Amino acid sequence: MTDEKNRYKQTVLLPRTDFPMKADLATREPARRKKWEEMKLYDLIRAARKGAKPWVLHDGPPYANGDAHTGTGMNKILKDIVVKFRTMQGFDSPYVPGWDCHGLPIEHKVLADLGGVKPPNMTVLELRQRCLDYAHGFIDKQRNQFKSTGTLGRWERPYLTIDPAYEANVLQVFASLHERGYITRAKRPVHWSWAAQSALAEAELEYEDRQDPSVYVRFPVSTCGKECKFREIVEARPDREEIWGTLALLIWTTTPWTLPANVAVAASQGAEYVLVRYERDGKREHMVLAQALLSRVAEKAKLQNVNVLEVFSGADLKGVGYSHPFLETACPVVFADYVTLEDGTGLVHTAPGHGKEDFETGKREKLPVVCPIDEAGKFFTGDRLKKELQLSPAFEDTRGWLKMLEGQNVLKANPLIVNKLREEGWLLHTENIQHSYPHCWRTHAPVIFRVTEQWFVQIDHVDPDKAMNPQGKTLRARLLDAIHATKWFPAWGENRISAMIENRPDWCVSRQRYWGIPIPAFRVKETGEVVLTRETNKRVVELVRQHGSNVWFDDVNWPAEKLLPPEVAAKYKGKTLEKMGDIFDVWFEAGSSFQAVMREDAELKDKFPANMYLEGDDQHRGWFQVSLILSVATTGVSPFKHCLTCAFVVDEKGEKGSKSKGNMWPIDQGCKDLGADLIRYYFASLDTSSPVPVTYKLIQAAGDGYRKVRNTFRALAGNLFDFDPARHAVTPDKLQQLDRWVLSRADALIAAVTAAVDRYEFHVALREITQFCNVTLSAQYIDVCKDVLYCEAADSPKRRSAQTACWAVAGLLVRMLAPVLVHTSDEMWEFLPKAPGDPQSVHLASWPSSGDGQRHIDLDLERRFDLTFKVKAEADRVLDRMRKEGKVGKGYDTIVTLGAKPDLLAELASLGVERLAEYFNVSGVILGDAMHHAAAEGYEPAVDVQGLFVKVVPSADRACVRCYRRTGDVGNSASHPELCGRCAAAVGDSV
RNA sequence: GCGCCGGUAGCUCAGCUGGUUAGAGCACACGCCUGAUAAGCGUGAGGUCGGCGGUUCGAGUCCGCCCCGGCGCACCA
Repeated sequence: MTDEKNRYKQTVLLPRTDFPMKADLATREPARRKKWEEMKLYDLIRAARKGAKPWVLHDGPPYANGDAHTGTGMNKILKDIVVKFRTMQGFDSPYVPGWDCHGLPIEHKVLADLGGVKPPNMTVLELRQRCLDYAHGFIDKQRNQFKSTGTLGRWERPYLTIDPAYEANVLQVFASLHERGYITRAKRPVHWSWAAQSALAEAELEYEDRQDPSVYVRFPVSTCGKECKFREIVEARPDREEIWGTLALLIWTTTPWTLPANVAVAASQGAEYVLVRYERDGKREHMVLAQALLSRVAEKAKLQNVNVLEVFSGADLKGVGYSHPFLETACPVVFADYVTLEDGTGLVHTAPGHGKEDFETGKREKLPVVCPIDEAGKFFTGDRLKKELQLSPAFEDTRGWLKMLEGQNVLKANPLIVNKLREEGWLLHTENIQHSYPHCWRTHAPVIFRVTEQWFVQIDHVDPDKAMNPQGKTLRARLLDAIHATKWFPAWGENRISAMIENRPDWCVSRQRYWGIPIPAFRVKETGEVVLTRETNKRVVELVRQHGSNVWFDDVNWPAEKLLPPEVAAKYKGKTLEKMGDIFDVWFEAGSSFQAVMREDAELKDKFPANMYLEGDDQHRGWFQVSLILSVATTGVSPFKHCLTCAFVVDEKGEKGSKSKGNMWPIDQGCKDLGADLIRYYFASLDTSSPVPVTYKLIQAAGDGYRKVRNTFRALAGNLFDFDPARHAVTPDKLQQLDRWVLSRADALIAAVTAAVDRYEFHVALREITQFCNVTLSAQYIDVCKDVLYCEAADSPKRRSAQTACWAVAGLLVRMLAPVLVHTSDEMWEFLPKAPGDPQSVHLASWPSSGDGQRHIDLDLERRFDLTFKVKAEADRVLDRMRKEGKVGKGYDTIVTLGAKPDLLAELASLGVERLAEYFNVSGVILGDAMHHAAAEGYEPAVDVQGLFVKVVPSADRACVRCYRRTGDVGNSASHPELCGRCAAAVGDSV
């Protein structure tokens, strides 16, 4: 028997392939990437798609600092998946990566290495050179890290925001905005980071919890105007003398350091206010506050004998004046509609120098703007302090307030002010409160509001250009139109960014730093006049294009007069023009990439607007928004057609990745340890629109899916060792029905996967593929057609038909996996028999489309196979029980008898009764009649198929030693007495 | 405080416009095979579909309220 087996073993066509089962990604991936570099795969792809319809994903520049960690790595991987998919679809889809190279983080790092501040003997140019070197170092580092993910692109020629050409384009965008009237220079309160010593934009703020003193302060009422209702109310009382003597407005604030800048108290016209008498520390006092807040305040401050003397409307306070409690200036009560009765006292401390709403109120009421804080967040000193506080020169600091404040940091000033207020009796109550407060995103220091003169992009400006803005809409309105015309993935992105645009203030684009692109404005030293014209812009753009933005900082070689066009220089003859010191918000630079890259790069300039921007969803506030603003203002359209966002990566506990927590690792380290393809597979397998947990353990767990796909392919490829599509492929009409069925399923798979990827739902696509590999291929198709592939004669029509299907399925699987498993699929490609004209790399191949070649969807066939496999499951259930009872072993040792209603049996029989045994992996299937078999011995009812009864019995026939089946005709062949008829014929006289 | 998204088997998730016993993969248990073999196949157990109430002949699926998690906006004086 054993000899017989050995005799025939060699005639069985077992799968053969060198495609390894073990992926060994750690060593194979780098080798493959090296190969791609040597063959210049990216260039080959570009050449192959030259002239095709463009589809461009424009890269958002990561910041050239630190490691590329898992989050940035995921971003690059998702981009690469999209680009590879579009490329395979036949689009010309170049990928030009970029880096954001200017800005505070680098400047900070460089300064920190220098001891915190710029050494006095170091020139700005020298400092900038250090920043430049620093940036370049990280570009090289990150480039290698990104490349380790298998991402293809124009890595050797990325775009950098420090390139002179890029810088010139940023200035060009600014010049265009200026020409169109969007730019203004104005004194306004801006978010100011005293730690970074610079203004900040909305996108540079992070809200963090912090504790601040909450103080209730008495502002003594001094004068009341002639027409003042409140005055009449008090005057009408017999105890008016006593009231006037100790009367105060009660205000509330959580920023005591802004009290020196107080110039008014704002009340609500409509609210009810009260005049209250109370006792505190045994003293009787009077105050005014909102009625609704009295009880809370009285309780907090533990006031005694509280008596409401009068109730009146807020409007009655018109004309009331008070004396600043320590600066003794005369200040008015004003009205503002933002005064609410939720917190505080209903009387709002108003400091136009330190608050946006206060500033607006101040503007309306013509209040002075007081801002005694310098750029480092400290009170000015000496006469400067007096001047900024707008005190009269005669003011004598007899109580020591100015002395106390001089040079104090705002936060340190808080307790000092509170203490002195208490000492002097102005403080009614204080406590600490926890609230969230804006912080500088880089230094994490709390931000303050500070009035300064800055450059702004006016969001409500109406562009006069009729061609671009025919309806005369504001930029804000046009931005909202552009947002609506853009497709957002996921869809809620549209609401999110619309809400931001609807509410956002003008964009403060100036920063008071060194490492950036200068705002090209000049100032007349003698008069303070600011000079910024079309001509000066043009000249500076040109010079920066030629020499880089250093011209602005190089006073030796590039004094102001050399940067000025001759006619402007002539106009100001006799006066001194100097370069102003502001640079651009880095967001302005990154936001100009649509111009500097998409509209200028030789390879991309005809492809604007980009088809896609793809970044983390925090970029709604950041890059997407600034890019939209700048593009819509200067070109009239959104710079992107699709906007896809992904969420942050988190650790297993759902916490954001951060270096300090140690839950982040460089992406190249992960690729080395786990395999880039496995990481890519992991990212593609889940919904990246909600937070993505990333740990080694989770990614390793995804290896199960990866291995299944790999092994399924290996099985297909292994059965194609003697298959040459050109010679052996079977025409569609000659395909066996099982093969037609799998190809029909494959076609449906293509449709589903393509639709999912088109919506950028990679996890849906991958799930479809995994499911297909697990169920359709591994458990159903391959398991069934093994017999044909192994045991039929090599060149038999049945076997060639199966091989044709395996080949087609393997081919489309490999292609559909290519965008995700960039290395593995390319490796698979090498083991796949090629048709004439197939490219050398899968990345040069095209995406499969349904209806290609032999495939077409046959729903009728699918329905019948569905039923067949469903019934097979019923037989398996019975078979399994019998196995556990020790009655049978493998399926081929059994005969299955099915009893059912005639229509069900007819449906089953329609695929061919003789085929059912094959599909069931048993030696025989007999179709009976339910009416007779239902109650008969040995039959049991099916669980999931109504009206079906199943009986499984061991077969009495001999097993063929070659194919193990018991077909009843074993021994019929004289030359092969141990074989069944089929095998005897297949073997012939070969052995 | 306002808004958005999510809460379905131990884990990761599917469940479209409401319709028969809620699915898949992994993990687990039990078997088979040893001709995909550091593979393959089969069977099984496991879920009050976050909670409560409502609409409906019928709800995981629609509505309301609540709880939990994530995020965004406003955070004000």
